[in-house]
Amino acid sequence: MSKITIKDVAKKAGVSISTASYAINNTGPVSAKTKEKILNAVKELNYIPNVNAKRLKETTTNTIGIFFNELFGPIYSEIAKGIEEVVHKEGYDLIACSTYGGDNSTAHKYLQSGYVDAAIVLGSHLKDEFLERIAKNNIPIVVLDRELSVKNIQSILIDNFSGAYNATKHLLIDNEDEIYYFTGPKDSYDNQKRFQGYKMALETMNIPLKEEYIVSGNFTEKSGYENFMKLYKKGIIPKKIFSANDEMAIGVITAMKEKNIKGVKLIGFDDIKLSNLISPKLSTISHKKYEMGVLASNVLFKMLAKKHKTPAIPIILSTELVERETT
Amino acid sequence: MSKITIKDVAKKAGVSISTASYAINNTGPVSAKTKEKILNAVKELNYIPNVNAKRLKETTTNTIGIFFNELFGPIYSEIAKGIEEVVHKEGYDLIACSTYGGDNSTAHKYLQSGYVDAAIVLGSHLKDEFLERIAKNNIPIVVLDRELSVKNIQSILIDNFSGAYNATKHLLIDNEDEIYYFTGPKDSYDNQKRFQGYKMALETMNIPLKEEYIVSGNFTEKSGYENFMKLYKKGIIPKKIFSANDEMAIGVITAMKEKNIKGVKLIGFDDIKLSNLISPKLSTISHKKYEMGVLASNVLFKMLAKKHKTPAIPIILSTELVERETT
DNA sequence: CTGAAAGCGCTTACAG
DNA sequence: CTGAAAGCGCTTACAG
Repeated sequence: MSKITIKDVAKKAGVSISTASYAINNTGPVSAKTKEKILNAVKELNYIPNVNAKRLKETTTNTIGIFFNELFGPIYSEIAKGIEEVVHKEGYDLIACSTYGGDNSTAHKYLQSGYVDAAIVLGSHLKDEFLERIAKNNIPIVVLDRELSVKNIQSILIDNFSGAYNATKHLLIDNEDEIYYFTGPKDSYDNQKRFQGYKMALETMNIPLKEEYIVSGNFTEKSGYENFMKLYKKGIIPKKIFSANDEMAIGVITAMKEKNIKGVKLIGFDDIKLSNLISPKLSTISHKKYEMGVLASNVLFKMLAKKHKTPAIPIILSTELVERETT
Repeated sequence: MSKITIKDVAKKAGVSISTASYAINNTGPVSAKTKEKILNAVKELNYIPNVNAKRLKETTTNTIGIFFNELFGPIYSEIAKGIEEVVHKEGYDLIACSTYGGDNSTAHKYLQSGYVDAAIVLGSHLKDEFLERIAKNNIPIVVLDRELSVKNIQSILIDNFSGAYNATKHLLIDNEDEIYYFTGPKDSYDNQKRFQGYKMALETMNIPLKEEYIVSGNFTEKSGYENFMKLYKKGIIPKKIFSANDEMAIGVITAMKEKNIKGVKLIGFDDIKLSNLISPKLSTISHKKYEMGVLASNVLFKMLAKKHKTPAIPIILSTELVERETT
């Protein structure tokens, strides 16, 4: 209950509020003796300063926020690792919030209400216009999966297009052109770009795009599993599948194992850890996640220091085809 | 930049600050016309209320914190999912902070400085005394992997002992008693309890504990892999291994696959998702993680509402042996 | 080295 | 329905 304030501390120590403040924060000259009295009072009363009051004056939070669609997706963890290290090195704090709950989520509220000095945003739940409004209020933002070039916002992207292009090209190597595309959510930027890469690869080879090869999913393992099963129940077993991410591809593998199906060529995207541990090991398009986190936070701190000109063109990170057991 | 305050809004709308506040928060009688003027001013100026100022009066944050050793461990994500849902349903916000960086971590600072109304703590980096001090200041805390019975702190635990006991007992089923124990970190409560269960199972069967069967690890996949390899290089291939968690067991599996070793009986602990996807599928001690998150947050809200008496004895969640392909 | 006082941006009785 | 003013808990020039 208590609500111990600096006033109580000052009173107990028999000094003024300002002196107490100086002593506690080591921010002004206080005699050793007085300081001791004050620090003792702090101890005895178990005084904890009120952050809100502090911040009212400071107007800055010294904290960076990461904002996700969901707290703890499998791919975010490696990016977050990189971010965590840089943010700590810079002496800032880091908090993670999710958009769970829609427009009234913690992510929305915290980003909107000045809880953070800057932000890194993953996922599409926070709308462009929303982010633009925040950025206008001088909160630098790095977005990791959308193109957005306005003041105070920098895009850092994976080269989705080339990755998908190369994956499809690779599947086409034997001139057999039945390649299914298991999609992510329609509104996902990553998914759209990957789809473009897929299409372009077909086009280059003069292969017509077939609607029935496009299977709608949502990036979850479950959707990969179910989509494969749906096909299977219709008597269809694709010869080749390019899955817009690894998680869906893993769902496909699970389904195939269940039905004891072999010989389907499969490539995923992202190279999550699991892909190298599952059996058969998943071939995939790999990109550097930890490094992306490091880069994102470094850019963010440059923006905070006004040493990074925005708007700038997106920074694009390359991808690499990793062949494993499914191709 | 801007720093638009309610004062600016009031001025632009030609009203007093209090009227502006009433209109914005819908908290007092304001004529429709005045209200419109004010709301227009808000729009035009892109006014965002300062939370800190608001909270200064409110003295409460309406947010719950989860505090981890590391942002994004593989096992935490399912617990967090349960927490996230309950916290949102209660109309609270949720932020996640890690103890990365030691005593000066974001977790320490945020917990200490009243950024949250209540906390759920996983991992051992936040010391008992520290948590007790926080709790004394009327911040309810639920701890998920330690026993701590003081006012405002509730322990919720997995039944580590029985889980480990059953795992070991199961490995003993054929009377072959060479069972290695791959440990977690010495200071991990979970590890200690699991080790006790292992010991007790041996004791019951009158099997002496052999020092050379105890292999020190730290719960990471890497340590499981390396420890197995070390043994292998010494010419030792254990007949049976009880690994204190799944991640290390997965390291063991990777090592065995690499060396093409078969027939080692292996049981892990935690039943992380990967364990059911890796090949061979890992037998393990399973416990309900999502439910643990739900329970933890429900208890927390009861504490917040003073409807839960503390100190209370720890709540213990049961475990279950899941046999898969490694036994 | 110490203290009185203004001010951070808001809310909320209270008076009109 | 509207406004002047006190106060939330702190920091920080400024005076002494």
